[in-house]
Amino acid sequence: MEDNMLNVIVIDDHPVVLQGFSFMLQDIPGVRLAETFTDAIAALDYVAREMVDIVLLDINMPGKNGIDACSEIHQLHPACKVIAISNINEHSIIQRMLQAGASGYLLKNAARDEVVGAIRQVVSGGLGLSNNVREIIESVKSGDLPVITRREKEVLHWLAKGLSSTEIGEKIFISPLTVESHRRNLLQKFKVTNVAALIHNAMEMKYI
Amino acid sequence: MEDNMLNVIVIDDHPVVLQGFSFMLQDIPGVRLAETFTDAIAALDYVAREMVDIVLLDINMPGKNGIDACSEIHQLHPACKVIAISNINEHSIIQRMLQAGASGYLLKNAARDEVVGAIRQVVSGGLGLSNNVREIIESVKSGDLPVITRREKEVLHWLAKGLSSTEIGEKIFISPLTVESHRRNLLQKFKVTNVAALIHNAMEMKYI
DNA sequence: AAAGCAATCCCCGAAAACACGTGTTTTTCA
DNA sequence: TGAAAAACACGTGTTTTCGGGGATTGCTTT
Repeated sequence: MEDNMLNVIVIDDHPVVLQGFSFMLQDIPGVRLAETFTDAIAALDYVAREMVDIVLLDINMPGKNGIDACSEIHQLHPACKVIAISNINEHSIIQRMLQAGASGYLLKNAARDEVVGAIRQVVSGGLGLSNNVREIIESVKSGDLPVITRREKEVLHWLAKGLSSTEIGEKIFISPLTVESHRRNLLQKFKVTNVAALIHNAMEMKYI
Repeated sequence: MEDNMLNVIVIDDHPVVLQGFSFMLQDIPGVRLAETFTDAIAALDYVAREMVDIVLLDINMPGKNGIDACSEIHQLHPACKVIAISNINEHSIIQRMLQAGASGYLLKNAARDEVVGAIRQVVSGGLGLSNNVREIIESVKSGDLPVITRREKEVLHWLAKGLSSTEIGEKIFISPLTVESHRRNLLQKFKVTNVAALIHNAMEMKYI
């Protein structure tokens, strides 16, 4: 393995996708597909042991959160670049992945050229984004992702379940008045005027 | 083409997935992967012209709804079996696809054996379901998918946007009191007690 | 030690949501 | 085609949210 090929691994719980990438990445000069994983845990283990240059990492996996997995890889092995692969083209998610240390973000409908382009970008220290993603990023500059507290998240969760302020208060052992404070803060932070829109936005931004 | 091979086509907007399936389906006796499409429109056109036995159809595609596409294929060519491929394992969606005429439903993380098994099931007139899907179907017998009316759907949509009954009334030119009626019926149909839970469930069931 | 923030609790008035009732059009289909 | 079912519409009370103010405690960060 002591050549100057790039060692690439792919992590995705869909065997179909893995095979697709295997096919895509064969015969690309300078790139070796070292291994594929359907399981994030096993993949992390591998990254810890072996020399890996690029990780193509699916965000949506059962069990393991892609964002967390990305952070962990980054901690284990800072030189190893992570490119997220996902079909979610929401700005909030993209931003979170990049914040978690990803060097790139590809949509799953990316063509071979885009994948290769992203890998090249990433190894030269840049950001590997597929075209669609680039547009999204550039169209939104202000990071208007609300930062919510632990308590607010709890309240949000129970609100979505349909509990009233009183009921939530009973559930988490605080006064209903406190719950309404949290609720008010949530409305403010999400820039909405009622819970309906709050739940809607929060779900779209993957807070619920 | 006048042999007894099964002509299979795959429709998915992700090239990766198409390549994955191409790889999976090669060297399977009796199966010929006739064509793949990233575009549902082109695929429908093809189905109208050519002899296709099996369509592997992605549900989540930009532009074209998988459920509608399935119905259309069924109308064009009733003998042609549709197997849905998706990563959504929600009972409601599965049920809708089957109602729309699909003969099978595979999760995208299905292994090669499951895919082949589903195809065999379907050609022999059965239901081709991957294991996970089968469990979901069997665990839920009562079709508790609310059937909502045009008006209710409209109201639901604006509720999610955060409009009040009065505002919705102005939007769709009915009395706020009527809006509240629709809202009431929505709450009943979704078996919830307030809009927060309504939005939450409706979004999970893909009504929004 | 002081500033900053999260979390808790409090009040109040206006507005909205919710529960229950009822009548009138469309659709459906036996 | 005519009855039954469903969709749509409006009205009256009661409960809950929402927005605007607060205040106190405790923990971190500087």
